[in-house]
Amino acid sequence: MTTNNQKREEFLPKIAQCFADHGYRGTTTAILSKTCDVRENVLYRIWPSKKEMFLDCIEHIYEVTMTLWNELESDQENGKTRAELTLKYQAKDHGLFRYYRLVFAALMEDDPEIRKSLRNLYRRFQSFLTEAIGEHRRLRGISTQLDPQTSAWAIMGIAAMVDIQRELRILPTGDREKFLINASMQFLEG
Amino acid sequence: MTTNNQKREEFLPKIAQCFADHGYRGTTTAILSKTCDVRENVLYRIWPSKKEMFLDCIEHIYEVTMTLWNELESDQENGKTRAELTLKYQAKDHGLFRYYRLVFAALMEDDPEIRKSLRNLYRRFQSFLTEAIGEHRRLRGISTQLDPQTSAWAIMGIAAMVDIQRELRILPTGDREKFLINASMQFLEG
DNA sequence: CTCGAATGTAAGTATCCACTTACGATATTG
DNA sequence: CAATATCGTAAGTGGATACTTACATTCGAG
Repeated sequence: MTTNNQKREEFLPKIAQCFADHGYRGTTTAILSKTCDVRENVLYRIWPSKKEMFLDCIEHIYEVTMTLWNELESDQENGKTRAELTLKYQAKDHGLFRYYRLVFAALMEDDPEIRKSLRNLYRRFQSFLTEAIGEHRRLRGISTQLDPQTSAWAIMGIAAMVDIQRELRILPTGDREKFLINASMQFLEG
Repeated sequence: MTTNNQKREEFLPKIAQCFADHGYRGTTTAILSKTCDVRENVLYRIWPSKKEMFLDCIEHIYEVTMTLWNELESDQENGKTRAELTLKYQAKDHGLFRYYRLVFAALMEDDPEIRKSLRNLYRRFQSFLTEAIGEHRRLRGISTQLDPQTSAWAIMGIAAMVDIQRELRILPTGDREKFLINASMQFLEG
């Protein structure tokens, strides 16, 4: 049993990458097993179905993202707020994982469990951002009529737009970064 | 030949609806033919492949959207600008067609032609919005350091966020409408 | 009316895909 | 060592799915 958990941890990032690369339907169990370098039935001994693998991946990207964002916090350089650091980090076009593609893929599936999982993901990201925005304004002594919740949703929308731009290669990388920062600042500062 | 064009016009909205409902992969030729109430090979006499149907659909939603937005303009009520009317219209949760789902579906396909088509779609929407924002500011005598291009992208991002919220039933309908208007105003007025 | 093209209907095909079964090898436990 | 559970490999299976073929019917031009 414990070895199953080991394997799960080993395979999950690879599987998430597959889903991000090929979408939900486009990711075949053949691709998954090849990527994990095992036979398909080995995967099916860990997860009961492809859908369950996918659900686990959604949780996985939440954890990875949170880990990254929290590491940023300890990097506290010259008095930047957590909100600023997170934004700056997101603006950087590392785009290693393209996990947002996994989100887009999830959006297109009608399944209620996938829906629920994705809704949770969004809500948690939004909570985090709301918190960070509130903190930022408190530290900076900013007062505005724009509530942090609204600002958080707006910034998430802008970030989604940047993901789409990157996906479609619509603007040069540098311009996208500037856009994310400039547009988000409008909401951070109020 | 001309009858093929008639059929094309007749089928296209139905096919677009299917793609919006089930995504690209999820839309089977069986579903399409049933929806159009013909046999599959009839569709294949009009389009050479499912992909080509999809590409036509992307163009279709552009035309439909533009038609709607342009009709709004002639409705000029009490001195509202085109930008305001369009925003107000988009905020209304008619969501009849859910055409944005077609966009999400397209985003997940790796195909270069689909990519290109989608990129064009976004660019044209953005041009339209940029124009409308410029006009709005001119009419209202607003001057701001936020250029209309950036503002247009940001508003599109906010609109995408609203689509996602609606898709995931994250906020009550009214709150989403208010969010779209409030957040967008931040960019319209600068 | 006649001939050829377009149309409608039905059946098929090759391929793919999620998931399963069979089975021998290996590790674990008592 | 013996009994048992876990493991890896290989081969399948039933059902979809995009696209095709065959063929009878209708229609329009000359």
